[in-house]
Amino acid sequence: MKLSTKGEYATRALLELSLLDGPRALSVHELSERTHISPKYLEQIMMRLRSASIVRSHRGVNGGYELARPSTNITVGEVVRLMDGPLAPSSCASESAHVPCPAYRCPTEVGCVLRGLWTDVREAIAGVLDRTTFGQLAERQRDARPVEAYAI
Amino acid sequence: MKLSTKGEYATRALLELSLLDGPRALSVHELSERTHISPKYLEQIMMRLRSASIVRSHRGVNGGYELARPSTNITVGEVVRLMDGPLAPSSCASESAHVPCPAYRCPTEVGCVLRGLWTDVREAIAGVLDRTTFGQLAERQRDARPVEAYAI
DNA sequence: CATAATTCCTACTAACCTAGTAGGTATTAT
DNA sequence: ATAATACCTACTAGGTTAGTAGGAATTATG
Repeated sequence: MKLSTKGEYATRALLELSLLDGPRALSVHELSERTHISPKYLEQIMMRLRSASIVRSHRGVNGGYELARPSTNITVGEVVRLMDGPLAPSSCASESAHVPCPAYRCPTEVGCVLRGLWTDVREAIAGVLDRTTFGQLAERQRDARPVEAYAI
Repeated sequence: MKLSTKGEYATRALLELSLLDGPRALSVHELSERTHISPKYLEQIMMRLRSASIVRSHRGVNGGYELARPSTNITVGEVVRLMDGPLAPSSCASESAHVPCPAYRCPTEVGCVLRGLWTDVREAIAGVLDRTTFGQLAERQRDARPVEAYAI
C-alpha cells in the first residue's frame, strides 16, 4: 500500500510552502534544498501540481511556485490522488475511477463482500487524507518543538 | 494505494476455502475454476500461503489446499501483508518493516508531522484489515442473497 | 539591451516490479 | 502402473518508477 516518491515528495513540497509566512513563492532550487529532493524531479512534480491548480507559478528571475489557495483549503487526499491515483486498494471500490469487478462473486457488485471490504479500506484512508489539510499539518509542525531542539 | 493481483487473488482463494463446509481441501485446479485465476499463478500464491502456515497442503491424487486454522482466526491484514508487504504508505510509518526517514524534518522521527500522518493512515487501514477475518467474510457472503438471485 | 535566473516542455533511460508462463520432479490414491 | 496432484525453479514480456538531460520561453535587474 506504499505511496510513490511523487506522492511523498509532493506532500513535502506543499508542506514547505504551507510553512511560509503569507503567500510567498519559492523557486524549485530553494524548494529542492529545503526538501532534499532532486531539483529536476521536483520540477516535474511542481508542474503537475500547477496543472491541477494546487500551486501557481511565476517565471523568470525571482520566479517560483506558491500555493494557489490557502493551505487550509488543500487536502492531502487531493494531492495523493493526483500523484498516485485512486485511494482504493481495488478499482472496483474506487469512487474516482471505478472499474467493474470481473465476474467472480460480483454479479451486480452490490453483494460482493470483497468489494465491501475494499470499500471500507478506501473510506478509512479517505477519512484521514481528505480531512487533513496542509494548513493543519503546518500548524502541527509549528506547535512541535523546533527541529534544532532535537539531538541528531 | 492499490493492491497487487497477488493480494487480491490470495483473498479470493482464501474466501473460497472459508466458504466450504468444514475443513475440506480444494486442488489448485478446482480453486482456479471457482476464482477465475490462472492455475499456475494461483499455484505460486497457494505455495506462499502454505509457507506462511495460512493453508496446508496434501500431495498426490485428491490432494489440495485447506485452511491451516479456523477461518475466524485468519485476518485479511495478515494475508495482505504477506502478499503485498507493509500496510503503511511510507516505510517510516511501518511497524512491521520500519525504515527511518531521511533527514528531512525528521530528526528523531517523533516530531515529524508527515510521519504522524502516514501513521494515521496505516492505523486506519490496519483497523479494517486486522479486524476482519475470513470467517466474517464468509458469514457476510452467506447472509447475502445467493448469487443466482441477481440478474447478470 | 544583455544577462542570469527561472519556469516550461519533451524525450530518454536504467532498474525494478508485475503478472504471469513453462517445464520438470516428487508424491500418493486408486 | 497410472494419473492427479503439489512442489520447485527459472524465465520473460511489458509496464512502472525514479529519475536525468537538454533546450526554449519568460522576466527581473543592472
